[in-house]
Amino acid sequence: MEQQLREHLEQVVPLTDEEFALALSHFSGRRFRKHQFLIQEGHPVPCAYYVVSGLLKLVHTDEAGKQHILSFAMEDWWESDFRAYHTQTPASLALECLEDTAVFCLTLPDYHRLCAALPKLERFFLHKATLGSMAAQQRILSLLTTSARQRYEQLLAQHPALVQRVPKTLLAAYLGVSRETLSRLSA
Amino acid sequence: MEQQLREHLEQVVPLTDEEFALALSHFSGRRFRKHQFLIQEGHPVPCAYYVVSGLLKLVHTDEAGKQHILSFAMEDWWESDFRAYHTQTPASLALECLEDTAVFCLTLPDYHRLCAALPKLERFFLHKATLGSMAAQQRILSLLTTSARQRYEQLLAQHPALVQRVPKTLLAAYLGVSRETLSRLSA
DNA sequence: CCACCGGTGTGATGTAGGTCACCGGATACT
DNA sequence: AGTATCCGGTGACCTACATCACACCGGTGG
Repeated sequence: MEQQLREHLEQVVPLTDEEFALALSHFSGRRFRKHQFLIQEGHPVPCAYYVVSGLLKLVHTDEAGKQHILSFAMEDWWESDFRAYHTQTPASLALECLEDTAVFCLTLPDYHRLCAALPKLERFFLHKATLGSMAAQQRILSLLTTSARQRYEQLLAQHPALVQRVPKTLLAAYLGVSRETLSRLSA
Repeated sequence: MEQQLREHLEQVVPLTDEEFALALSHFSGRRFRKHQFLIQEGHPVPCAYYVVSGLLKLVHTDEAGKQHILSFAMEDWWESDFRAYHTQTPASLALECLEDTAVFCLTLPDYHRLCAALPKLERFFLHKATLGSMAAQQRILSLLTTSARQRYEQLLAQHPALVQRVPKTLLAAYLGVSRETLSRLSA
């Protein structure tokens, strides 16, 4: 699992053995089981998480109790309630396991220490943040321009595996439609 | 206008006079007038822009010819079609002046050179990218959870000045509703 | 074996918002 | 002045999707 993290980092910045050891020393590995929460709404957000294996949902629950899924975090994803993480305020989102999951945790102080100790990783995080913000913009555009059916078809095309792994109810909460409408789209 | 850029950078990372001079040498200042395009769909995207003054829209036009506004770029904003910029592919978005506008331009090679020459600025861009991606996530959430009316009221609360500066038609294209519905919301 | 529950389909009905068509006031161009 | 173009309001109608209600199936645990 260390190896996987190393390859992930090295897809962006090459690292010597010593550099990787230094980086690794800032992370801690943890395992969670289905239905466990890494982040709960209203609680502090200690870490950002790199997902080694498993699947999680990043979700907001509105006043009416309805769930809205911001993203599914799969293998090789970074996930957290980044607003709450960076500002050290209570979470407005929950991060919950949909499957048994292994992650590397990075606390905020460790994140800052790591960037200071190894500026290369600052480049890595800059790269990830840039990609993340481009993806988010794409999703905004897709919410602005396309119908529920089109978004579902896009999702099928881009993440066919996900559609298998996840109950339709959750896909609906991700796409921004009701369970029932999603069900009727297959026709 | 140099002073404004300097203050903007220094809100995140302090700079010596020499450092700022070095940074500044990578930018070029330009002025555009209302209705001019900094980026056109289908064209290459030479630069990222820091807006000194004025107002622009970042917009996508769909097959039906309808405009969807991803963001309004105001004073102190960074804007571009970042996907096209970073991947050096043709733009899928247009960036057009809504008012006479002054910007600093940063080409992609200059961006890389600047980060290499002055790692502090890497930290600056990381900071901006992080904020940008948090804001985008917030907007996704707002599109998933709230009605047109609520989004309009949020916009009124958060950017009252913008609502004055911009025709309602464009606000509608930003909020993801038709001009007509937005017009009826005031009631 | 049965009760329960998570996941899914489907009908009936309600509604937010889209679309089309038209109008009237304000600039702006010549 | 006169005309076009932008901007915004409003009525009539339509459609995509939400909501509510119910029914079915396949576990899983007492």
